[in-house]
Amino acid sequence: MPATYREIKADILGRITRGEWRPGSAIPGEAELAAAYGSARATVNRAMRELAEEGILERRRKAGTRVRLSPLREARFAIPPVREEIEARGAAYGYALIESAVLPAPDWLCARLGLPAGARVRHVACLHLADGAPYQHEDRWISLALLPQAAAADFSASGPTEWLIAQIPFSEVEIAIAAAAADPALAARLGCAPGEALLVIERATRWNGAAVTFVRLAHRPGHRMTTRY
Amino acid sequence: MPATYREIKADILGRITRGEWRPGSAIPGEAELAAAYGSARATVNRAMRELAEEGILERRRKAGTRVRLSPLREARFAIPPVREEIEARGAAYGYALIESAVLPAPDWLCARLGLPAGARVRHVACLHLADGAPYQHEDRWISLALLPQAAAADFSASGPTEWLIAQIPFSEVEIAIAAAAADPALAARLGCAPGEALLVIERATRWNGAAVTFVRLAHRPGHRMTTRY
DNA sequence: GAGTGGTCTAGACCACGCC
DNA sequence: GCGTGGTCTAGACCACTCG
Repeated sequence: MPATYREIKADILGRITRGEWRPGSAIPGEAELAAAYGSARATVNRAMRELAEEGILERRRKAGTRVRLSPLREARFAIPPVREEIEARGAAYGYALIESAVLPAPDWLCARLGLPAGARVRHVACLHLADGAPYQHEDRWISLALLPQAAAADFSASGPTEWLIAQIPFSEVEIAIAAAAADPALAARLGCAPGEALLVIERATRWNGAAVTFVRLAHRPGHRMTTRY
Repeated sequence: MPATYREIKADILGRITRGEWRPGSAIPGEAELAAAYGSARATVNRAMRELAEEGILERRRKAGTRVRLSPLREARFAIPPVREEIEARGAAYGYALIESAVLPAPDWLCARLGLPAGARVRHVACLHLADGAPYQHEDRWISLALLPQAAAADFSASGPTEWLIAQIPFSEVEIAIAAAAADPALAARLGCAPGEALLVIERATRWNGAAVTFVRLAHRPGHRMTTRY
């Protein structure tokens, strides 16, 4: 009887699925299960810990472990670079720069990122294409206070995202997903009708608490983000 | 020097943030780091394993550990029961049943869930309210093949979600997020203008491979899903 | 106060994959 | 082949929290 932590995980999950251990009820403690599986407590611990991270179990010291009542589970969406996303669909990636300028940050951006009024930013609007058709519109704002070299960066051949990855090693990110109607300018760029519903992802990136960049990614109509669990 | 796995994690992250260990480059092996931190290899292993799960590091046997080039990171969105979501915003939860019927599954539903043509389903349309105002519209379909008791369930006082949680202990879920324009009927229910862009979440739930339920959740205009990492 | 999970250690064996 | 990560063990101490 090998009893790896994966097997123990699967077994626990099986008992829950089969209804042997019902939502809300307590399940045996680590020590007891370790004895039952004939394994070390650390092994059972890893199995149960991962199930708790996945939202299946709920653990509290002294109180023990129970099956979660409402599966407080979370959906995980991979947010790969657009290029990879497009190529993963078997389409050819294309890129087109639309607008590029250095200017004072608009008020809404200052509010969103906590920038001082009048802070200078690099603004870039560009389009990511799949087999030549518009796939995603990128509206990018980069703080020149933190990344002065962004003023001179050349975004005519490739997008700001790839450039940014090379500049900032690691960062804190805040993501929002919403639906928005296409305004006339955006509709023209994406090749859709004005007012069409678009899936929009906004991402604010900070580095050591200071705002680095903000991006608004608008997808072509009908775009879906999917995941399983 | 305690050197817990959290401290080691933070230290490794710090070295990456500070640029000491650059994206794409290899970092020392577990044994070497364990010696440097004065801790056991298992402790360093946990720190590095979690960083790899979070998409910061990339690990391969024999090849060693490197800092990921493009942070292949994923956004995690909590999908709590609507009631909790509304109450977490400090609003009073309200519920209203709109439609309820037992009928043969429409073609699109059969295709989506892999149901046989003409399979009977329970359909429920209802509204979740925050402080009396429409917050989310729920369009729910339940397979009577798997849950015959759904035909008689009473959804006049509380929604199908809570009822379902008690019926299905654990399940596989497929989630999709998209933007859609409000059709006239939906607009009337949500109290918005027809054609407005809505954030829509669709969830198909299976149990041992068989389709149990499908739900389409349409949020009031302006709704955002947010997360950090 | 006492029980349960959270974590660490020291040692070991193994499997995967570069070379 | 052989080095690196992946995992398991047996034992220990600790911290949180429930009763």
